[in-house]
Amino acid sequence: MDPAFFDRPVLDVARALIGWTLLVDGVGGVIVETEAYHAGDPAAHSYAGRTVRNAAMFGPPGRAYVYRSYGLHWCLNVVGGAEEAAAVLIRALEPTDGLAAMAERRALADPRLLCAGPGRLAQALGITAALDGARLDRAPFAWRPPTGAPDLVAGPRIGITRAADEPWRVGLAGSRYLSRRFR
DNA sequence: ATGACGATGCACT
DNA sequence: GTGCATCGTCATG
Repeated sequence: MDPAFFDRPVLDVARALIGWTLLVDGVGGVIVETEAYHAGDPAAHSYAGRTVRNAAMFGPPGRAYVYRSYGLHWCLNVVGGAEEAAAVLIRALEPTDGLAAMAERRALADPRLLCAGPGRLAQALGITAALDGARLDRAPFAWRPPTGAPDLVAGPRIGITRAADEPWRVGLAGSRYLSRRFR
């Protein structure tokens, strides 16, 4: 994965990520759902300025931003965008590699539920704050490009209250591994 | 099928 | 003290 991949408008990054295979220590799958969070977006963690938690969002593109959600879950973002302080939340994968490791971490075997949601995905791939700020072009991360041009769908982002109508959630059309259907 | 709610950490007012 | 970029379980249609 070339770091220049992330150096373009963040919605383009969110769209371009669909179909890529993301692996962490060899475990992962095909990205089927993402959300874009711009600089200046009231729903973005960077909106109120730089803090200890969101520092990675203000760093260079092509790094991970990992945060804890609702006190329980870890969520993985890719820092990107030509603007500063933007990121793409990785929301769902179609599991392809390391199914046994994912099933063990999640204590669940149904491939439809292993990585269908940002918290589930992070748990299945073993992502924690230890990876916050880490470069995405090095181990433990590895990438495989899409095999074709994926068919995309878009809709409002999930679980937010501000800028809730903006269609900045992107998915792989027809995928059975989404966190929720697109309407 | 859809909806309510509790668990749990921490940034921020 | 409040509010989350969530998930699992339990309840009802």
